[in-house]
Amino acid sequence: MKLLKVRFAPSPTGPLHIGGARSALFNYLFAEHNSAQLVLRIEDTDLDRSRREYEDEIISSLRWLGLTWAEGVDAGGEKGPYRQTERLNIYRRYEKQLLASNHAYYCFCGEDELEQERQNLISKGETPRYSGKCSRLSPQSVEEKLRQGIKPTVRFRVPSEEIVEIPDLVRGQVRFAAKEIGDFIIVKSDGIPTYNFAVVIDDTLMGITHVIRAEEHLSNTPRQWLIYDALGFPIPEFAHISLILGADRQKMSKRHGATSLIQYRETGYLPEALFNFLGFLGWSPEGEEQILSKEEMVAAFTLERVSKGPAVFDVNKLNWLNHQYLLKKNLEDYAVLLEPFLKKSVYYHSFACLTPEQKELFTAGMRSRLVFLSEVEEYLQLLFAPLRYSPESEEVLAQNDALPVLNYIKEYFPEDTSTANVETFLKNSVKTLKIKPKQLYMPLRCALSGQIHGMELPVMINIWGQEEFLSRLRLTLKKISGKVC
RNA sequence: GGCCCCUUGGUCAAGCGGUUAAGACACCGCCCUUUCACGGCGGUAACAGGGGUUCGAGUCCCCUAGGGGUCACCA
Repeated sequence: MKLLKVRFAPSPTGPLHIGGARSALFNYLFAEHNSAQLVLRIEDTDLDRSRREYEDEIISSLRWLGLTWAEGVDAGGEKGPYRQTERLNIYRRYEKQLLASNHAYYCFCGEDELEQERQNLISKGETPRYSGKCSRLSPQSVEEKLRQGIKPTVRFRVPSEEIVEIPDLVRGQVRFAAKEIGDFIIVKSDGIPTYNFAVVIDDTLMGITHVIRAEEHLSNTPRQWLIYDALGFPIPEFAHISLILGADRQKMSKRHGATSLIQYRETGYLPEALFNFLGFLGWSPEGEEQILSKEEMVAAFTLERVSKGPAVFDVNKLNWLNHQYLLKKNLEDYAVLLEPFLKKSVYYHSFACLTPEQKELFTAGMRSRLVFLSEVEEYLQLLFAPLRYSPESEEVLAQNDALPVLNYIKEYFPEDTSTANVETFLKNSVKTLKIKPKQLYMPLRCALSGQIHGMELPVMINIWGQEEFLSRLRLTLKKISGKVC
């Protein structure tokens, strides 16, 4: 069996995007499923925007997501270097080859000039495309301009008659007429290759057999195809996966809120939940199961089941998945996961003063309710911030039966605030007062926390302790009896 | 604007010529319950439109509409 090889090739011009993460994920799933090799290559030919720190950030995001690769910029390998700016001499060789075979030519047009032409064509309602002016330069004038010190770009001479037919593993045959494409730049005037050129050389030299990437690259593929041809390179398989859209059905971008993986990590989503979620965006396994482990997804993944249509990113579903994964954690693991979010909290100091038992009670209480970990802040606030009443809780407290109940509790509240004891006391109070449980718990919850939702009351009371408990209760009592009078 | 891709409920999606058109999220109702959450039960909701092909079309073909991508010395 032929060894398959795929790659993920991000540009270090920003943090890893949801879309990029999904592309990487599909490459990973494909690689693992087919016992193929995954290569991580860094496409940093945009000198202005590429930053080394983004590269590090992208790599750590990919690792966090749970992806692994055995070859690439940080992993080494025989086909390196894996950073395009370190491969410049390689590209130069092929640049010369294309120039010599007349598949490419020097272009001396200035950027302003080109922009001008483009605008002209657009205003005339025509397709903006390079005129091919410099393709007709005589060898003498080329010599002359070079001698003058004008830095040229190198353009690929697009054969006008050709029809490029690309077999795409997810889309089927896709046809492009070469005449729609203008002669495009393959080497910039600073000598750095452009994406379309570098990608062909790298994929070939690195032995990539399957190019799995986002659909936005589909229209670039004929350009690359022509370069493969001109260089006599074997052409890999292509699979263009559809885009991830925001709620407005536009391509995901910054204005859609959180789009980088780091943001999701910081919000307290689990990597396995995100992995699961992203995997199901544009792909689905056989069967009805929605929650699949990495291994299960690897086993089930095939390009045939990748959908053609774009997918809208639905944070509701991510939330549900995250919650499901959080629910599966045991208490110790959960505590470890929660720790950094507690430390980040402005109430961390108060939390740190709790006894180990109280901390555990709190953590256990959080486990079933948090959809994502950073939500813990709300609960800390409930416990440690000064008491404030939500409108809903004001309503509850304004009811006539709230006052006698709260007075009773204040009167008979036990000194021992262990949860078991508080629980018994509250249950007995319900019996003694001959009221429904809700008629006691609700006003009490509101009186203490100012909210109609929250953790189990005995747990909160235990954490507060008798003193804080009474002070909160008195505050509310004062507030509502004042109103009554 | 040219070219290319796409189109099943609000969202993710199953379906690959014959189904009462799955399932999940969200939403609504009921149950459980001190609240929320969890869990259980149930409900609302879809083949973009029009032509063909066929005994039969969500499934195949064409057209229209809508959405998206791309046309850079960005990738």
